[in-house]
This record gives sequence, structure tokens and C-alpha cells, in this order.
Amino acid sequence: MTKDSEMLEEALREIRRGAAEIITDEQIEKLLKRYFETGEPYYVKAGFDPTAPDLHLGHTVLLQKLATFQKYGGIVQFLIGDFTGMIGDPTGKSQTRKKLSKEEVKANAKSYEAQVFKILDPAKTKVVFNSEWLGRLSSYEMIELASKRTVARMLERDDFEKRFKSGQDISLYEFFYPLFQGYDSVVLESDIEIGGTDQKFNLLMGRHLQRAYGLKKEQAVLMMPILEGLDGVQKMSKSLGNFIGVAEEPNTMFAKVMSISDELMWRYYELLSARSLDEIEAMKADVRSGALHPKRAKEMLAEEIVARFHDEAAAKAALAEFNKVFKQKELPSDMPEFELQGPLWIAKALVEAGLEPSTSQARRDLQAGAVRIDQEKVLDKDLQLTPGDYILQVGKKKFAKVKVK
RNA sequence: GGUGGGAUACUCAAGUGGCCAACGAGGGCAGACUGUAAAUCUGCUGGCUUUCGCCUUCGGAGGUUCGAAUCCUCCUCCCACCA
Repeated sequence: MTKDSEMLEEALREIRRGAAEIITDEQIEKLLKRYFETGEPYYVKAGFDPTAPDLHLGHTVLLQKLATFQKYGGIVQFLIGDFTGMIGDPTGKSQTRKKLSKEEVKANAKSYEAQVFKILDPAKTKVVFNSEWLGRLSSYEMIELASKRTVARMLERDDFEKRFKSGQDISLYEFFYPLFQGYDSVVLESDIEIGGTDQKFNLLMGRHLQRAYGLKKEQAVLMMPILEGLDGVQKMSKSLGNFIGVAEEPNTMFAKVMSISDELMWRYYELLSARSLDEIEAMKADVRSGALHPKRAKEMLAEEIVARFHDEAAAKAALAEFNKVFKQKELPSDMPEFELQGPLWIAKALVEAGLEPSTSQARRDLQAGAVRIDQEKVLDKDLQLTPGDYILQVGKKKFAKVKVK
């Protein structure tokens, strides 16, 4: 094997990594081969919703994959679906989305860029908006687009089929969503489109339409699985509260990674880490043999993630802080401070310092022995705080410094 | 349009006049054990009141009653069968 073909193999392995499905593998191989031989780039498209500008790690699974492509000759077409976003994607639950103004879309796009370029290479990324071409389609062109697909084929999509069979409404405009998404690929002449597994139908539409419009190419499709949230069961999402936001504080981010299960840790390594597959396999083997403590492996993951969204120094500091607080059981170096009017009942103080949502809850935690003052467990539920400085703690994670006057 | 069934706390789900802030399960929080992992065991899980109690909650609005999540009336939304 020559050095070049070894590099090609390595590239393909990284591209396939974690993918749920690839259609077709041969096409991608061809594009990479061409790149390695001639240096000719190819286009990788991914669409993003214009309404959600703050990203969590779940979103970065796709970004990570895009970054991998960039490493191997891919030019990313970062598509902001400002037009399709107005219609609302009928995939899954059908709920209408609020319309966004041009200014909002612009602002969201800016915020996207700030976050996304921590992973993507701006020099190899084109940010595009589909309102640019979709907003200008004439009625004639819309009809033409609609003529490219039959109702029978449309009804193949699982949720359409289900709703049709059970007599639920399917609005005609919903059919346009996949058509538009596919049309984006026609306009952009994408070589590859990546998305979640739930997007399969829409992604394949791109292939079909490129062919129907007589393009010489037919985009390959790569689907990534949905990342599980901190609980390891449900998908990571903001509404479920099981997410790690890319903009979160280093210490918070670090601690959240540390709280995932060992099993989930490998999943995160696969889908989120920039480490090579070989490296990860080696780590797994070391953990099995006992040469590497699983906690250390998790720390390395946490460090990597914090370093990516902040920097190396922040990652080191977060690691040190984490061990200081949770292993040595020392106090965190940073905690919120409050000045309270004394004397007052401990339960009240906990609420005022934001450690408890209500005095009822504070009372319960007091009863459970979860409250500490200056590291000492509080045994007296009726304790009055007299003037002075205290460090209040509830459970393992909540701390506050209070000065009682 | 007709008939029947349903809407209960974060979720699922009991409860059919007082013992109901409301069984149980999941989830969540906390304690023990740990590696703030997993597993396990234990406690708690509407708010206010430092526990005598009070207030809000059982789709919405009224009503009956000493007293309603439970009965009646109207309304809204879901589901099943019929047309």
C-alpha cells in the first residue's frame, strides 16, 4: 500500500466514524480519491434552523463531521434555512413556527458564526441563506419543482404515511418542505449533504432533484445519529435540560461532562472528540485492562471539550477546580456572594442566597442533612444566623458566601 | 351531525361526596457507598408558616352541599364507533 492510499483509508474511516447511514459510500470514496489525486475540492452541505442560535453539544455532532470533511478537501455549505424556517419542518410533530424578521435572521446568523467557527474552518466554509433563491421562485418554477415528485412517493415518508392512513391532516405546503430542501442542493450543487437520521427523506430528496434537474451529480448523503443527553437515554435538548451548551462556563461544562455515565462517555468520544479512532480504541483497551482509570478517561474528554469551546488554560483550570471541590472536598474558588440582613433563619438565608427555590424545599434539605455551613453539617434545623461571614452549601454542587449584618 | 369514553401534580397513572396536597410508577432532589460514573440502599418530592395550621392545585366557568378531584349545568379540547 502506498502512502497516499493509506491516507485515503484513514480519511474514509474518520468520515464513516459514528455515521448512522451513508448513501452511498462509493460516492464519498470517489470524491475523496479525486481530492487526494488532484486536490479538487467538493461541497458538503448542511442545513440549520435559523431560530436556535445557542448551540449545545448535540448540534456539534454534525459540525464535528463537517470539520472532518474540511480536513479532507470538503468545502462546507453552511445553509441557514431562513426561508424554509418560515414554513416549518413538518418532520415529526407538526407545530407552526413563528416567523422571523430579516433582522432576527441576521442576528441569529451572526451568533451562529461565533459559535460554529470554534469547530469549523472559516476559510473552508460558505454561509448561505436559502431565502436568496427560494424567495425568488416564480409560480412557474414552483410548479416545475412540484412536478418532479409524485404524491405516492411523497407519502412514502413515514410521518406522512402515518398521518395519511389515519386520516390526519397533511397540509399541501408540507410537501414543499422536502422539495425546497432538495432544491437547495440543486442550486448549491452539493456533492454531499449531512444531517440527522430523522432527515433521511429530505436528504434523499436532494439526490432525486439533482437528477431531475439534470445535474451531472447526485449528492451523497451521510446521516449522523442523535446524541443522547446527560441522562444517556433521551436526546440532548434544551427543553429536557440534559444538555451541555457550547457557551457554558468552563467549570460547569467540565462538571457536566464528568457527570455522564462511563458507557455514555465512549459515545461522546466517538461523536464529539477530535481524537482518532485508534487513540480511542487504545484508551478503551487501557480502561479494560486497568491501566487507565475510567475517571481519568472522562477527565480527558472533559478537558478536550472545554478546551475547544474555551481554551487549553481554561480546561486545565476546570480540571483542577473539579478535583479540588469534589475530590479534596475543598471549597470552590469562585462562589456567589450575598449580603443579608441578620439575624435570620438558616432556611431563609438559603433561599435568599439562591441555593434553594423555596423555604419548604430548604426545610426538606435541612431535614435530610444536606446543608452545610463552613463545611459543617447543620444539625439544628432552627438555626439562626447571627452577624458574621458564612459559607453556605447545599448538596455537593451549590455554594454561596454570605455576610450577615 | 349522532352516540359513547376521556382531560388529575414534571410524565404516566389511581382515586368517583369527608380519612385527599391527593395511592403507585418513572423522573427529580438529597443522604450512604463511590470515581460528583454505574449499580444498590434510604429519605424527600405544591407554596406559606421554625409545623398549630393556612393558602393554591385535580381541563374552564358557574351551581348543589356543612363539606367536591368526586354530584349537577354550560363551555373548551382530545379519543372511539356510527353517518
